[in-house]
Amino acid sequence: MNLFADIRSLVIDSLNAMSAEGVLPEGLEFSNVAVEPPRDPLHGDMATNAAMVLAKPAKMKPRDIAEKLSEKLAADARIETVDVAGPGFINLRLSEAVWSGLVETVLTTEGFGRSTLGAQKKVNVEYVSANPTGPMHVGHTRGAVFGDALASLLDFAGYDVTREYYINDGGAQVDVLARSVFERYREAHGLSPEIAEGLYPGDYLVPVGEALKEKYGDSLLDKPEEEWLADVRVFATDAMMAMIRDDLKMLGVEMDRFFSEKSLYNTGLIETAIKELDEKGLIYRGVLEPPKGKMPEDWEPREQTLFKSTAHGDDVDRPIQKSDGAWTYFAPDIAYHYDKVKRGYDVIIDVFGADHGGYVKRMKAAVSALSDGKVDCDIKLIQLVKLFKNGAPFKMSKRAGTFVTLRDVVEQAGKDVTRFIMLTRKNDASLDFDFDKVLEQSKDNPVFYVQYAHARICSVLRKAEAQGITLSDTPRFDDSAEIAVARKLADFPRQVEIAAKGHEPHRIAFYLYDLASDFHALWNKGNENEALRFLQDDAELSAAKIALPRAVAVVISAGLAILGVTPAEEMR
RNA sequence: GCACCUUUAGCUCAGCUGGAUAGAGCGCUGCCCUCCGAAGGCAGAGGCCAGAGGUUCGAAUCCUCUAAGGUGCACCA
Repeated sequence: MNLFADIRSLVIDSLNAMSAEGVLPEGLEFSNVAVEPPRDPLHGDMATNAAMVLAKPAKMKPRDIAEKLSEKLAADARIETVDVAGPGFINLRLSEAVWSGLVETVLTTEGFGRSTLGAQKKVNVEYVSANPTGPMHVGHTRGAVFGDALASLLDFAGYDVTREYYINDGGAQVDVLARSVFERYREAHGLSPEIAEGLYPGDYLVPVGEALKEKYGDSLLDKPEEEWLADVRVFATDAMMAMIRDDLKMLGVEMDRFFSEKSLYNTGLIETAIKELDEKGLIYRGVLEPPKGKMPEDWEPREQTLFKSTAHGDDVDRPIQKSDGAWTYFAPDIAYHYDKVKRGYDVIIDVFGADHGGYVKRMKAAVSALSDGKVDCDIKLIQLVKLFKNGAPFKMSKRAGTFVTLRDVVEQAGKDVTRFIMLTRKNDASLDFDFDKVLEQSKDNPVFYVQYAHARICSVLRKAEAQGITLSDTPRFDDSAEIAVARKLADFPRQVEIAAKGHEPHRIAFYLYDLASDFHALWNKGNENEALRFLQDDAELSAAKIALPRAVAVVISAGLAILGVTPAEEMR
């Protein structure tokens, strides 16, 4: 149920009727007609721009259209009052029955806010995709939370969602990992490890070395690298992925699928993907121009195999093979996205760190080329997280040992707080994360503020139960503050759709804050006016008054579920 | 030199894809508990939406240019 959509349908029906009656010309385009909450609630519950949007195509004055439309709308039982304001806005005030019906719907139907917007189209959300060479750090954390919440949001909005992780296990960095682990393996045998420059020094590899000893004993010690490298590589990446999965689990992130880059090699998938592009005339041998303005020192003209990505919106064509004939890293990426296209996704979303901004155009070009423009590819870039402690910047440095991992953050702040805070900024704006502030119990902390609203409601329900009150799904309104809360509830399905369309889960977090705010305001009004308290002397009246906060709790829970946050029943 | 992102109240940020008098938190000023949780609420002050043009009934939002900051710019993954 989406009240805004319902009223919009009413507006559209009325407009069609006007066309049929000859008041409006036939064949007008109504897609721009919107029904939205007015900026100022004094104007009413909803407003439509219909008259202004149609003035030009209908060759009529906005006010004239508005007057006629108003008459039609006023005839509907749901509409209490209609008035025309400003340049031609039509403000609607809905009858109280609509609001009580809404609350009843929230309480009695499963999944209020769910949408059919996605029409079960298949969406692939790829996120995290951290290299399997170490633990996840804070930067990964934000991408993980964002991707996960986006996936949940799209699911809620009616898409068929797959959560996917791309394991970069095909490149040289996993050789480095294997060598690093081998040194820890030697260490496990009492030999002093030689952590050469360029190897991974982190002591998280110590237990991996020990585990390697468990499995192989001393049998690898005297062998040359080429004999152990492949085995150790597999062993080490498996160990790293196990660690990463544990980290993700702490955050409440569970993937549907892990896709290994390595699996692309030796299966012919890269060749097939490139061949596909070749058949579209998008592969050629050529020499790239050097970048203008800045000449790399070692630049020399080289003939390479290139992907004509400029045909699909990129700035320059991109090499897919090195001069020695080996694939560039871009080639498996193409193959991977080719695989996604072949798996039949309608929408492909990649969540990258902002430092990968340079790859956006080429990836979109690849998907566009591989799917003949049929698959929608969106790439979300996640900006940095800046850590603070007590308001002071908290420097992160691998070398100094103050390397803050996902695990550190979750252990200190908790899963729910971490997730919520990570979603209180747009993905393309950087985010300040203050270890002290996020645990603070004040309205300055949005997580607390929302949880507090939910906890207050739970408190009321506990008391109601203790009093033996039989709950009712039919609310009773005595004040505009209650209507304000109901109005905000009606906005939930709409916000879900807006957020889903824009791939912007942060909107849900902001919505919940607003809802909590309206609820707290109502609560406090009860301090001055006893008639507005939820618990009354009369049990039947209490039951009716409690319906609204119950509905708020339902929506808060649903919204938090999208964000992957567990609602709090009480604060402590 | 070229791409992409950012610029909104003193500070940190929203702003429903072009709508009415641009919003919230912090900070500042003044109020509200014989109270269902004041861990809250109400009210006030605070703005040339970085700047300049343009598009139209209407622009923080779309286009162009400029300025400041960030990220990335051939075989590295």
